[in-house]
Amino acid sequence: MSRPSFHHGNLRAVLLDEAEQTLREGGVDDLSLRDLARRAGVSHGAPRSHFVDRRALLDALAERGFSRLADEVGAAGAAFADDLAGRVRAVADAYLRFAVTDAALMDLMFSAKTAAPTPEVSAAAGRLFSTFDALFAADFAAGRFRSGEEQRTKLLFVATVQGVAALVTSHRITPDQGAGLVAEAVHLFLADAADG
Amino acid sequence: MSRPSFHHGNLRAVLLDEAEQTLREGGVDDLSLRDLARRAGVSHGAPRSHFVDRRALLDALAERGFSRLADEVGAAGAAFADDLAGRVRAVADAYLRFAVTDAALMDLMFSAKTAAPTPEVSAAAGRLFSTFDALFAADFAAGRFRSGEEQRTKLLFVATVQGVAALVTSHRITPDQGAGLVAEAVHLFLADAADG
DNA sequence: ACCCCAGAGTAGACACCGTCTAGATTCTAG
DNA sequence: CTAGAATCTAGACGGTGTCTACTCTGGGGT
Repeated sequence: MSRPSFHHGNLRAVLLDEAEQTLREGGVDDLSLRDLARRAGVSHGAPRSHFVDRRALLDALAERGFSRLADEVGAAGAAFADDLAGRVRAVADAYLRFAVTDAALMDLMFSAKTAAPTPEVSAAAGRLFSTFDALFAADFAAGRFRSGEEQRTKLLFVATVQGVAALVTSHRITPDQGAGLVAEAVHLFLADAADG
Repeated sequence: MSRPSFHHGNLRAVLLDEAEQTLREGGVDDLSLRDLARRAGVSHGAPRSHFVDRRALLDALAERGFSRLADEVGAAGAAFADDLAGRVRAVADAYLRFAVTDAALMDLMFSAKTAAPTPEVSAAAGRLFSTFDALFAADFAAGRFRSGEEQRTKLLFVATVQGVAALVTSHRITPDQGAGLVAEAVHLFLADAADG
């Protein structure tokens, strides 16, 4: 950990951290490779050693975002191991909180792309969905949801919370309204499970 | 309608059309004011007379998008005036179709913004929600949904379809899966209405 | 202990972009 | 008919992503 050495040491991590911060403060448009380099105290070409492209930087951010979302959702759900209703609520709340706190990041993760996502991003997104599976696997096995529709039910739940988040971050509804919608959605899903 | 005159005549509309096309083909990153000007056969500064900013162009596109979405949703629903189930299905399908066809535009419309939307965009978005209101006002009045929850039910429906669309356009699920999810969502909402 | 080479960072160039300004041209209201 | 407002042109500026050639340095194989 010496002072100005030629090799930075962990530029990649620093750039990603700085980028995430910028994303939170000013959105994706404020994200510039040159600016990131400046802030990290390296030359404007340095980031290229870690990200071929600006796109590559954005993909890495999305990948990281999916991982963190999976962690937070998983942790939130784990606290209600034997309480289905509480778990659904906690998971939905965690998801919405993430989406609102890191709205620009969320946009990056779910933005419409003409091209298919990179394998890395796909894998990270897959890990998020696996987290959902793991969280409710026992309930599925116990037949607490309409059988044969487990996957669909899970995806629909994700989509609903995702949609509410989009309405909030695009200023179409207030955060409070969003929380209310999520509560309503949880209610509906649990009612559906009750007579599964 | 003469040939090369100094005044283009309807530059604004042409720019917006061209921009929408580019949006469909290559996404928002391929959208450049200079390129648009080139394609319209005017100088690079010309667009400035109609859009102060690149942001202003994007906002105008979003506004236009909301209007068109409202039209398409309204038309789809109007075809099933006295068939609640058919109307819900038609509206949801129209919404999803728009979102998939103009994914990049949809992103623009629902992207996370740090700043509040312009009044124009807000108004256009409002018109979309009004369209939903008008489409189901009679059913609400007839008490076909849980009373006191009409607004919430409506928003939740929009959010759900919106979320499904996001999963599709971000390549998280296939268009077919998306259609299936929407069908499932419609089913759930109608079931909820049945015992409202 | 040495070399050397691949990875990491530097520096300069290039094309492109958004934006600003000043000026020319055209439309239109009075 | 004329003045002023809208519209468009043309040039300049700084910033950005990307490419290339070059320098530095740490660690592995001999």
